[in-house]
Amino acid sequence: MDAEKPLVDQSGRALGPRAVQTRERLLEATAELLSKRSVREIRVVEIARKVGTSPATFYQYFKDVEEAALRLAEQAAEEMPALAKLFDGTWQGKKAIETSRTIVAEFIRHWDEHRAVLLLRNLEADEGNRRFMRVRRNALTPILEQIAARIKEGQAAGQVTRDINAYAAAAALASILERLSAYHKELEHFGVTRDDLVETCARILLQTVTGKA
Amino acid sequence: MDAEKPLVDQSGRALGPRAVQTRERLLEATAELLSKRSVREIRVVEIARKVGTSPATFYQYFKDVEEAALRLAEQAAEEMPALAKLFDGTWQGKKAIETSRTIVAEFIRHWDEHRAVLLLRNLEADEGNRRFMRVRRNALTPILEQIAARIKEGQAAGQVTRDINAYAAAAALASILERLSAYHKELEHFGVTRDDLVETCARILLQTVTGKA
DNA sequence: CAAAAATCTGATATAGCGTCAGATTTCTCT
DNA sequence: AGAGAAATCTGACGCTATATCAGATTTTTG
Repeated sequence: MDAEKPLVDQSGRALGPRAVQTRERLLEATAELLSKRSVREIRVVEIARKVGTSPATFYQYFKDVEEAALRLAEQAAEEMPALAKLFDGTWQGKKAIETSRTIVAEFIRHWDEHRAVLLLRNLEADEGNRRFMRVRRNALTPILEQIAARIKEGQAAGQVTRDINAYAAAAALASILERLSAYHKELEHFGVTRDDLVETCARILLQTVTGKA
Repeated sequence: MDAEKPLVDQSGRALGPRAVQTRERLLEATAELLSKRSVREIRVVEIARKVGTSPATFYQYFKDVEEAALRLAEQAAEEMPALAKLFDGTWQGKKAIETSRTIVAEFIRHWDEHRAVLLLRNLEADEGNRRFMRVRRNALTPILEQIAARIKEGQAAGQVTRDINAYAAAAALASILERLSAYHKELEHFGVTRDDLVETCARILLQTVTGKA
């Protein structure tokens, strides 16, 4: 399924086992720092120190911190196809809300796990950075396709109005999913718990996708 | 209505007219650069050069580029109360969809105008930067309150399910609104026009707020 | 185990940040 | 108008982090 992509250093040479491991540890350290502070505040020296190596080593594998972040975003994206599969569950009758809930909960879990990297990915993508746009598109396309497919089914069955565009609605729903984990702390100001959030989102998803109240 | 807040420089002294003008030009230059490249890539020297002054002058008025961005976010937030007022339009009968459409269109316009600054504001807020969190909360609260109020009306009238939490739903809808302009270019890949987007969002907003299909 | 390949790092030039003392401009008062 | 005061601006500089490269160190190979 996935061909072994050969990792290379900055000069294009393939990496041996030791190098692969060093690179991986640099990525882990970067992820950890990214979840603590903003990219701008991350010093390459610090990443290196965390791994017990020198800045020069970092530059052997990555052009800059941004490139390391890009690789992390690619790793996170690998979880998406599994997540998209959840849409294959039933959308008929009482079980439909459970399908919807599972998807929402899984999506939030994915975000909680990769929060810092995904936020950065989206910022860069929104700012027009092509490489991050590509990663985001690759990550979201399976989800968008699935939502859009369900909406089209709903429209074909006459349950969902044809005034909405399936892809636009899919993007809107994906936006909700993407932004929820980021908001959930602020929402506590309004007395909204995480469960409220999951349930509410699940209802909006279900309603928009199937037309059911 | 709004008391004149006295502007001050880094050492706390009030600004005279010349200084106010210089500060304003520095802010404009910052906004312009922010819309061209990422914060990380903005050099203070460059902002200064654009205004025909020196870096030291910039530091007279702002602690760093982030602070200038914060001030820009505060300026953008001043548009929100007017936007929130749009929710006072009718939500009864056929006109309801027009109210919804107007809100969505205005929100997107606001984002198109302040895109770079708002994206940065959200990234910083998501990363836990208190000052940006405050600005975002101040900006969004009027909108959230309005949406939540409509939903509660819908629930009281028995049109909207009580399984959803009004504030969570409001936040979800605000997320859609906030993220749409950022997406609209990528959505063209899927053949979604801006009008599709406005219409689809307006429908989701209407449906969630009033329970109407 | 010596030579070759792979990997790592000390040293460094380069560049932007942020500060401050003092220069320049504008204002005030007679 | 013009001297002194206040406001505003800037040149110069010390500091920190980036990013590179030649060469040192470690691992692999035959």
